[in-house]
Amino acid sequence: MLDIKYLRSHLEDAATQLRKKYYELDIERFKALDNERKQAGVDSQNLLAERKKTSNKIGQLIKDGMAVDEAKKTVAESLEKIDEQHNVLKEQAREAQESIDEFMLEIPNIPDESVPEGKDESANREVLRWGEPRIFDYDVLDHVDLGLQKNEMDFDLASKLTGSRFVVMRGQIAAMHRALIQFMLDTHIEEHGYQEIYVPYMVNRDSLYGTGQLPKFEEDLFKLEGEQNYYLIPTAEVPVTNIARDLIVGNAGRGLDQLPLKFVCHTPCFRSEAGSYGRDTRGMIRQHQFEKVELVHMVQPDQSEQHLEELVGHAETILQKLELPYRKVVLCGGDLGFSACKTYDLEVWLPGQNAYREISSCSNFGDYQARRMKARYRDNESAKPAYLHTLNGSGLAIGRTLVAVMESYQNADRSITVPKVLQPYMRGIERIND
RNA sequence: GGUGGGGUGACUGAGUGGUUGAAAGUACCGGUCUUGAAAACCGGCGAGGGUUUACCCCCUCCCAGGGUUCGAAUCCCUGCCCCACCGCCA
Repeated sequence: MLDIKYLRSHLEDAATQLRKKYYELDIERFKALDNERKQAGVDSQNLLAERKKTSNKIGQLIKDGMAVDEAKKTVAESLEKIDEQHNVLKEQAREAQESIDEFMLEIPNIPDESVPEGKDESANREVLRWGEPRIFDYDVLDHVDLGLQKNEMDFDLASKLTGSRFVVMRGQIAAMHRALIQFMLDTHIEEHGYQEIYVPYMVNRDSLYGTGQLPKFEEDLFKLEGEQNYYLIPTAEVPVTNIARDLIVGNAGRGLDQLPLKFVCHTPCFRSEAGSYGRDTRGMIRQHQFEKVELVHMVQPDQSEQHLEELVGHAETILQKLELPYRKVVLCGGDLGFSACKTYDLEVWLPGQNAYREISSCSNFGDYQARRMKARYRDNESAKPAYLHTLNGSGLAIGRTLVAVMESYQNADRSITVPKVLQPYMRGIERIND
């Protein structure tokens, strides 16, 4: 959520900046809603103040020795009148507040100055290319055909068990999939200083409002039946970031003593993929369920820019250790997510598609999520609570990493070499699909 | 599922109808002392919103939502969550 005070004083400016995201801020509507809220609020408050004074008078009179009934009588009439008016105004104020709250929740975050202009992914700016896509002197298979060699990757079976966009993996493919998770976790914990954390895979609505999935993107989520209104998490970002919801970080007893906080968390992710019919229907690229190792930072506002660079660097380390060629792009305004102010995507080279495909998305959210979820820290200078900044990124998406490894490390005999760094996680096996 | 006990400020924890946004301690901030630090002592210190250049002032908030009352952190109802014990399941 944006700062309403900022919006009031920089309306035009905000509207201009939001246009970069192809969001048209309704200035007139905002002004109208804000005025309404202000007027109704002030009126209702003034009446309340009057009421309080009147009511306290009774207490004073009783203390001074007047009989209770008599004291009541002295103000009964005026109280009744006040109540009558107040009931109306209170309702007005409540409605006005609600309207502007709803309005505010649907305004996306303002993009960072460094975000390039542009409507869609074609305008994303490449900032780095790492590694050389391997040249093959034979026909490459994509991961689906490679997985088929020993029936260790089975989409038809998954479709029988559940439906489309799921996979069943067995044997060495499943082992490599699991090895990737362990490898990434260990790297981030041991080399990048992350705290490992395990969280629920279902969350309530408050959490989804906090990180910005709700109210606008409900259709992307799997909702559970039942009284609780629980949803399957679309990413670990939701439970992990919401750890700080309604908190002033710095309290003792929850292990959240000081910033920055850096969490690494492996979870499955569940996405309905509504609106992606026909896209990536083949293979493991776009599934309803996939594993991800997620990195989450919570930092002081003045450090978030630097932390974004650090975070994306941690994700890159994984690709480099796996020796997978990738490129790094800055998303343009139009491609930027709802809550983000700046995002780097890492795109890994997939020989089976002859293209770079997204494998990690690392974003700085500024105080946008923090304001929505009231996640604060105590500022040393002012000793006042202030909104912290949140960041997160995939480090990495497991399914897509498996795809990249299989395709890039394939051999002419259809076997797949196990990357050096993964071998310790696979009992030293050097080759699968043999 | 059953029974009982709870949810108060960053934390611990008092407070059962009257000007209490809330004792005390801890933490934090400022100061005295000190070569420096610690300790000790003194002072300050909840959050959000409105108005204001600012100060002042006003409103809201003691889990949430209703209710009783002139007046509620305090009484009543409902819900959520936590703790303990029992049962059941894993």
